[in-house]
Amino acid sequence: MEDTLYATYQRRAAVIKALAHPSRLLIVDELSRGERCVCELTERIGSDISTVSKHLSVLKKAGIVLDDRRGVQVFYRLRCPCVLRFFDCIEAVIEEKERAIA
Amino acid sequence: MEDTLYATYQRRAAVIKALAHPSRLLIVDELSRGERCVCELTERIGSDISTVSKHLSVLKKAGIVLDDRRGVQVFYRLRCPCVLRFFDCIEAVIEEKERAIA
DNA sequence: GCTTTATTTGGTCATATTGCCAAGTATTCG
DNA sequence: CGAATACTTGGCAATATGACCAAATAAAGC
Repeated sequence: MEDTLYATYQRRAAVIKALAHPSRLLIVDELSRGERCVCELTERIGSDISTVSKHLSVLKKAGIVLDDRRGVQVFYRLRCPCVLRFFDCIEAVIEEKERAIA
Repeated sequence: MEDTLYATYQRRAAVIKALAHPSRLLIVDELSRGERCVCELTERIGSDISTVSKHLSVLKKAGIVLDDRRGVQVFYRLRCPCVLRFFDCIEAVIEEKERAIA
């Protein structure tokens, strides 16, 4: 197995992994409508603010979101709206799967 | 938090999670060029065949691949080639990230 | 029926993820 | 400076994931 080839898959997997959580998908969806501060997202998600903050740091580390502190608040936004095309791909898989069951 | 809304994100996360592993991405990439039996994939990946088999069952459970036993071998193929559009989205995120560093 | 080849499944161990609470940091305002 | 607000980080317990080996299954051929 070529080392560099596998490294490519690892890099991709890291990004995908960052998206592989319902709360983080909710965050991305929410941010697709504009920037939001942590407390807005926390209210939306319903878990502890520390949990949300950690989810955001996962997304940030993966290069999916950017943060911007303005005063006491920290606003997050999508780094690259292209992640949204993602949802379409995923939904297509889900629909295909459901069609097979029906 | 609406229950049904969150359920949507959970369903999506389940599919994304199934893709969030370098070996499974390699499998998907390989299957994009046609069906493959487990031993072909195993050779490509380089881990134990039981490990590869488990990766395949993860992909199957998520609705990403289909299997077809022919004789002693089991051939896998992509259920929906749309997952491939995925890679483009991911690469775009990675490039965006690297551009920022440079 | 027994053997061989291909694959799946069960068990186990190491490691990673997730969520909450508590404590720490940053910024604003009085 | 001290208090309040917004957020992050550390720690910990519960759970999930991933890899291997060994054992079980499935189909083919003798």
